[in-house]
Amino acid sequence: MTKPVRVRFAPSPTGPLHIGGVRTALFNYLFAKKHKGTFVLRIEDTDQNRYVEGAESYIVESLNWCGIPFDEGPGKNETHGPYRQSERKHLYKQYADQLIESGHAYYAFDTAETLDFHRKDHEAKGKTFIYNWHNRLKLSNSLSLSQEDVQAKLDSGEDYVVRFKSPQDQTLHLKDIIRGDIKIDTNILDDKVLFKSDGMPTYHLANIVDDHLMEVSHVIRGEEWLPSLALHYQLYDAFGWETPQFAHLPLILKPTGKGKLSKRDGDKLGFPVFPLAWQDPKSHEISRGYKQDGYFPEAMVNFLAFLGWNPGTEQEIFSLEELINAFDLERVNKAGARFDPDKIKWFNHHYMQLQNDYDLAQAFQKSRAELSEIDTQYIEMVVTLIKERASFVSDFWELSHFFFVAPKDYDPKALKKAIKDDTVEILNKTKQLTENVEDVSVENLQSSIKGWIASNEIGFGKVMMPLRLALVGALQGPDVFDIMFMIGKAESIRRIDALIAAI
RNA sequence: GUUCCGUUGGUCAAAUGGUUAAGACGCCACACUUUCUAUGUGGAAUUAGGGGUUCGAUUUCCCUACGGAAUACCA
Repeated sequence: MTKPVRVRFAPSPTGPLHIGGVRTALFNYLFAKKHKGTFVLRIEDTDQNRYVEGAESYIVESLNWCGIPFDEGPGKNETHGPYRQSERKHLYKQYADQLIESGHAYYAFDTAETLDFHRKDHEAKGKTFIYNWHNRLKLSNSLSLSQEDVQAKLDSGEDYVVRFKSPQDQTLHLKDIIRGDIKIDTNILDDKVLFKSDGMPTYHLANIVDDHLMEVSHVIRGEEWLPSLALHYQLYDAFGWETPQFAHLPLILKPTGKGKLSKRDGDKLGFPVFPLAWQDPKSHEISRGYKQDGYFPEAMVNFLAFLGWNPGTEQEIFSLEELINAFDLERVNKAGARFDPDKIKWFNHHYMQLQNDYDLAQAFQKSRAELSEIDTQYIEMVVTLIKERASFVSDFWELSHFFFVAPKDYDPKALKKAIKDDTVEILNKTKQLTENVEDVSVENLQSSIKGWIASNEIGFGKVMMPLRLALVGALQGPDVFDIMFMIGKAESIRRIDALIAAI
């Protein structure tokens, strides 16, 4: 571990970055920062058919919003670039050739139809078709054909792929930081395509070449890559390159049921699975995003960090800085983690309390047309009073509308609970007491009304509940005197009158 | 089907040969208070099943079950 730490996040731009991808990026980022290393972004766009317009900039914007920007990547500190595999296309052919020369790979001419036929045929017999040592000599490739035939095919421009020649009867010892040692029998491995007939490398080749050229020290990626690890190890060996260290992260699972988290789960249970909202360029379908749904990036990062990792202490609230300090790949779990929408909401509630009230007030004001004419300072004071109950800015209106608009009707249950025979009498007295307050402040309103209650030995609830009902329209909200002070004496009296009239 | 990875309360999870098996979310109850979706206190709830090793197993080993991933000229 004397080499500088360099890690990469290597998404393929086939759509918006999903929450699992964000978690992978986050762990890469934390590991890089912890070891004063470099976090590289590489775009794996070797499949031209699946390229989606705008996906790359979406990925960049998402990382930035989360506060985990890359150090090196497209358009940024390009010391090991280019960072799009499509722009590195010219690099890969020579490495494929190198493997053919060294006998680690070979040309294969089988058509997609032929292979498809074999697969279907095997499947029908309950077997699996594997292109490797046990049948490669029966197929069309440079191991089964004569040298002349091969050359003729190549010269005539026939389509070919380059396949890795997987060895027979070997046991591979793989190492994973999270999972420990893994043993693999090479006989079950297939001769994976390294180089496609369209002139592009497959993921496997491009990945190894780029990780080597970009001097990646640690490959931290999702568990779905674990089955490819054997191939990747062999590729490093074949090239004679030093193998980086690997860590395969557990998957993020659906909140209920089985399987990997998917967009559909979010739609069904009402939470986003993408950091930012995304509109599909073709279908124009819009997917909601954490940002637009009112989540704070700190909350999302904190939550995501705890999906598959924990510090082993009781601390759960972590700033990014603290996460960097505490993070350790050795403490990453092996088992997949279920996504819990309630928990991320709880984190958001926590981070809400840490936000600046004026900023929140501005966001609140922008979100409601009713507030456009109201002084932002007033809104800020309201926010201060109600935010402890809120998880999202979108909760604010429900919690605070009575600071801006008089109640139009009264909650029937609350009416039943608060209104007694003597309520009108008490409300009239409360109104009078309010009128009598000269210098309107929370303290003066309070001492006036509470003093009267105390000296007359009336039940608190008998006075306070109707008063609250008059002001709010329901039995909710912050301190009654805070509300009275905020809306003012005149408005308070108007609302008391309105309730008296309604009884 | 095959290969690999995994399995501690409903969920996230700590502990790794010896503890009453932490803590958090959620749930329930109670308290506080003028109300509450807040806060506080408390409660219910876990080692997948079977076998082996051991004085002792959540921890090690084996089997079974279950779950996941991979099995493409996709990444």
